[in-house]
Amino acid sequence: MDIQKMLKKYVPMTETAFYILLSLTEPRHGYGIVKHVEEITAGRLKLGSGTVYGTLMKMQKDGVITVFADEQRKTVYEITEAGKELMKAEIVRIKEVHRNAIAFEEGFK
Amino acid sequence: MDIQKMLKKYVPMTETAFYILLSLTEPRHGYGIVKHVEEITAGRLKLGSGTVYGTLMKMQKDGVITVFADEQRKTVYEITEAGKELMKAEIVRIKEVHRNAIAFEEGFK
DNA sequence: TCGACTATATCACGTCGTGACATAAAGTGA
DNA sequence: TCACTTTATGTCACGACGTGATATAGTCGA
Repeated sequence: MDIQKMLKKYVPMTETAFYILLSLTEPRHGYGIVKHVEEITAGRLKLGSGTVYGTLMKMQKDGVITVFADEQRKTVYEITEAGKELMKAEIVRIKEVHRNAIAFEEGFK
Repeated sequence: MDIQKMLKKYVPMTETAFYILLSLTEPRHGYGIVKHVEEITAGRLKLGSGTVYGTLMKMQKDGVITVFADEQRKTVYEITEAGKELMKAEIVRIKEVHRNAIAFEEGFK
């Protein structure tokens, strides 16, 4: 899968996919991602098991992440170079959304 | 529909829903929203007709937006007070995502 | 030993955005 | 006037997604 198709498929990214990839700046396993996301969103975002393992399998298939270590009860993943490209593009988009949110914020008061 | 259920249903908001509501700080009709979103995203986001009219109908049913004027070839909508509450909550969430994006940005270089 | 936590996986369900298709009025230039 | 483009709304099937229930099982402290 080339980078162009990947960008089209993954950007805009869902909030879930974004936080999963954000967590994989360091190698982590599924359950560790759930806890990490809960932490950096101050308990707001609690990922369902179906969401995490389903997303991880899809991302691995697409080459966005790769298996870092396969222990007996843990499968540890890390982000690939292609995954990093995706995140760079997604962060550009998030900045645009944020800019527009700030620009129009007054209209909702 | 009370505000708690509305928040649960609409936050996190999809990018599409966000930009549609953002456009309705001023009264606009469906096609006008499509053009406005294209404009403020520098051509990046081109909403499909199914997306716009489908979303507008759903939002009207839920009391997020209301009909401002019903001309012969245009149905003009505007955001309700409930819709504004939704957007305030969504903007808080966007700020959190943006904060985390900035915090982890170095990990993708 | 018993419950809580860790850890992974599957499945049905409802929701969402997309793009094709359809329809039609209004504007534009030849 | 004729053809083309733009404006404008609507429906539908499709694929993708997140959720939460269900299942299974190892670990750890009380």
